[in-house]
Amino acid sequence: MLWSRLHIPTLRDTPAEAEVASHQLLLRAGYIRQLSAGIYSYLFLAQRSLARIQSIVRQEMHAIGAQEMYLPALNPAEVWQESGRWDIMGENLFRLKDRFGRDFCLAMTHEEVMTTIARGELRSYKQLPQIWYQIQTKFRDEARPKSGLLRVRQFIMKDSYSFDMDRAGLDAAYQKHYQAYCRIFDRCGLDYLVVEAHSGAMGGSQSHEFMVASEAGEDFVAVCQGCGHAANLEKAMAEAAPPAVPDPPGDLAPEPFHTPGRKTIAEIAEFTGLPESSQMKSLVLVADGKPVLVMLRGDHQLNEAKFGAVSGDPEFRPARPDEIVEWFGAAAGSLGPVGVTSMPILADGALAGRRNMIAGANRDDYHLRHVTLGEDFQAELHDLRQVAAGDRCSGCGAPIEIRKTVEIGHIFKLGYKYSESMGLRVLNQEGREITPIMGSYGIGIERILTAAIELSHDQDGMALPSAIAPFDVVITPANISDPAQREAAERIYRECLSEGLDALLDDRDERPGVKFKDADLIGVPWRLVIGKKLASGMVELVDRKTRRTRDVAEREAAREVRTQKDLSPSRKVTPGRI
RNA sequence: CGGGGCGUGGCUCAGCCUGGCUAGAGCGCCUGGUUCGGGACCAGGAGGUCGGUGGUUCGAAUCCACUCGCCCCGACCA
Repeated sequence: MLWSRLHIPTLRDTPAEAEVASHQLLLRAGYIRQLSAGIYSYLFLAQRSLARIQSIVRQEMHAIGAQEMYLPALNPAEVWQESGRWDIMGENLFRLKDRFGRDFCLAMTHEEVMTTIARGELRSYKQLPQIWYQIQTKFRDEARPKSGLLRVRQFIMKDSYSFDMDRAGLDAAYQKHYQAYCRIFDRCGLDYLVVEAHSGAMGGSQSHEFMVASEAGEDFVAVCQGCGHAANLEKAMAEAAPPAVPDPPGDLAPEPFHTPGRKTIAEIAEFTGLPESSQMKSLVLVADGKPVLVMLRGDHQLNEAKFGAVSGDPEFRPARPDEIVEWFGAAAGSLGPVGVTSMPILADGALAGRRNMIAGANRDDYHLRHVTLGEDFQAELHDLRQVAAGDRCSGCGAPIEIRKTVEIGHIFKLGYKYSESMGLRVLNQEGREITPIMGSYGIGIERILTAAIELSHDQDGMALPSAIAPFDVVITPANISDPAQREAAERIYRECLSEGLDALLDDRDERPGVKFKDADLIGVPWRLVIGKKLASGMVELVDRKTRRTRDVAEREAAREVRTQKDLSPSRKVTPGRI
């Protein structure tokens, strides 16, 4: 295509509203324009790049036998009421009414509609298994859209759904998706992690997320630096690092001491000269309407997802100050487990085996020293704490690292939630009705582009992986008004096209600097510069990412780009199992 | 929803506190010319009524009230 005829509105200045790199560059490079908070128009370059991503996704989905469909984004309330999610989704679901006052919503995912199709069509075990998918626009009324395309209210998702007769079938469908996702992200040139994910309120049995490390991300992942095992922080388990100071030995009795005005763990640490890891942290939570005392090591944080699972109430809340005083006779800041009988006590595993620690005395401005779990109070032991950097991998013992990441894909064993609630039944071989088991699997299309930019950019712009760049190569005659350069550029351009490359000829009457800056900005992986060396039959091939430049013969130029493209990414060998 | 910031030509911003003549700059855009290997130079030109509404005042981009929108932090996030 000829650049002079295209609308590629690059900007010299970074728009003030953009903070993260991918957002700034998508705007500057003329990929996107904002329409409203979390709502973006995708201009020519973005559309090309997203189309390439979708094409890769389609190829790999077809490779596992998935069938593409296209479902309505506009859904009647009924199907969401049947699954129970009309109420559960709350404010995040865009809702509207039709002219007769009937309730509708804009779908944020499609378990309901897919299950509706399945229950209308599937009758026999002979029709299973099925994998159905679509690439379609989703709507979510995010409380706070942010960071350009990273968190938006309207976005494109590849979502697939599997229907199987039994768990073994679901396992196979899940496995297929796992491998297909690895191939997709490999082909897109991304460096990513596959992490164990929290099953959430969906009650599924297994879930993995595909994550790209980035400071712009919002999810935290615990990664073992030894064996590479990774899990979302919501789910991660590890051995706590040992306490900074060993416990006092012996069978000592709890002993109150005065701690005037010291309420926080940090204040007590400073006051006693003992580290936070020598203290117990007491949290009072209300789950299912009943109070629970949770004990953690002083330097540890509660993992809310874990407590939600243990308590059976993911909607638990912290106790109010007045409740705490009523139940403990002291305010938060002086609470402890000794003598508490009015509520269950849950203790995190990191307290097991510890002796003679410091805890609140349930009397304002007093703490106890020499408190030992199992002797001075009894508690139910659970894994309740958030894994922290420096913990040890429970598999191999190596240190754990915490990384900030962007989620690009998520696979999920749903189980029977939708097939059960929406009445999907088929006859098995014995002629008995059974409920098929389902899985659901998502990929955020724009997030692949965004993550790629976050991973690979510099001061001058994006350096996109060739598989997802809007063009493979840009041909830049340094001076378009030089007939020799112009003709050579056009010749090379045609040769690139016949090599099957997506080529862009920068035929604009601009100074070379302008063209170089624009080419760098929009992230085309290779650039062929036709300049003065043309006299000796040479042109320059520039690699956008490495900035490496070398001279190639004019006649070889197109073929050389083709060779480079064939050599590039499809990066690593993917892990073969889960 | 709580906290903070910001709305002035396409982009980046100045002016506002201490109201006052035709609202400024750089970039971009248009015309002509000179240029042509990392966002050129000269000359000429187009383009904004200062987010909106109401008020105070002889007079409002500037002060006051309300309101809309955008960004950031937090809450939230199958």
